[in-house]
Amino acid sequence: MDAEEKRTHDELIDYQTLRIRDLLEQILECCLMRTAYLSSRFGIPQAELRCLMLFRGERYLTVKGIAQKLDVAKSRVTKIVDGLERKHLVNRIPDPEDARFKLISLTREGREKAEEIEELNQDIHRALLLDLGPESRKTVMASLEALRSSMESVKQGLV
Amino acid sequence: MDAEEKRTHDELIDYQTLRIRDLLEQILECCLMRTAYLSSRFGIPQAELRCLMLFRGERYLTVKGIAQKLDVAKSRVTKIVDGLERKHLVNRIPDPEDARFKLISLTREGREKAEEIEELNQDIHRALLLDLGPESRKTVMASLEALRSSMESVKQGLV
DNA sequence: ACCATTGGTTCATACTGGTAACTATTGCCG
DNA sequence: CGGCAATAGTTACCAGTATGAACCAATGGT
Repeated sequence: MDAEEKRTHDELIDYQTLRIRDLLEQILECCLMRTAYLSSRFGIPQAELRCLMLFRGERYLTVKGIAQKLDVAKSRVTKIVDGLERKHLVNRIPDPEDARFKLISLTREGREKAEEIEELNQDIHRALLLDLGPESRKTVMASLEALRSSMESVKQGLV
Repeated sequence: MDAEEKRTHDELIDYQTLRIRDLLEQILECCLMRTAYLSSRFGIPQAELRCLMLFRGERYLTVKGIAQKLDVAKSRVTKIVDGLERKHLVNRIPDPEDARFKLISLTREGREKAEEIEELNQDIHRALLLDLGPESRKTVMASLEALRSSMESVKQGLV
């Protein structure tokens, strides 16, 4: 590659860099809109929604476990669970085997709500998939997979 | 398509729905990490960073204009600009032609900081692009474009 | 029996964002 | 020209997201 080629190559990279930045920004925006939509649609704050979703297939969770899964401080979880408890979506009971733990579980109401939210979220993603059309689906998924993996590796490089 | 084919087709869609949901979640996570990283790296809150970036190619901005571009309430902008002013990154001067307006502009320090941030952000996206590799780049960009457009159209359907 | 560990809560602090009420200035209309 | 509606920005208050430090209660080992 001679000097001339290298220059146009660099320009292409610069152009693509701006382009991918803008695309990601807009996609990010859409994702945030979706979570905000679910939140306002169900009248439940986003953090509480995320917490609710953790109970899929789990009967009991602890504050510590939730904190790890949501990647937030324990104290934050206390407040999130407070909110969910006020709305009668979860219960807190002491662990019969070790009174330090509190077992947090969904109430019947909570299970129903979680189900409902999950369903709507699925519907949205299904709509997205269908809108993409049968030909694009596979390439888009493969691209997202590649993107995800590259993002992770760039992330490692930042630390 | 007979009943049997339809069933497996639906199963495929369900599987892909879950998969795209997870992929988007992880990509979202990475994007949020990046903004948090820039914020902590420069010791400037995310909202203030976003505001700073609006000055590219603009000498003066108004509270109203910033509010529109950031899509937040005017009162929020007042606070964001307060923060930037405290850090001596922007100036507020009254518009000489209409005293209702205040003209907000970058200080020299602000211009330098904005430049620096912009550069790091570019670097990150360039690294991402390079990590994708020359063959993937074009398909990934095209996929993101398709995804963005489908997301917008799904969004319209939600309102 | 004591003490370090562990799980959870409380409190202070900071950032993001919204609404409503308020001030100040402008411009128009009677 | 005086008054009033519109406009720009600020202030005050509220809710949500998140952290870290200090703290309490229970456990478990020495």
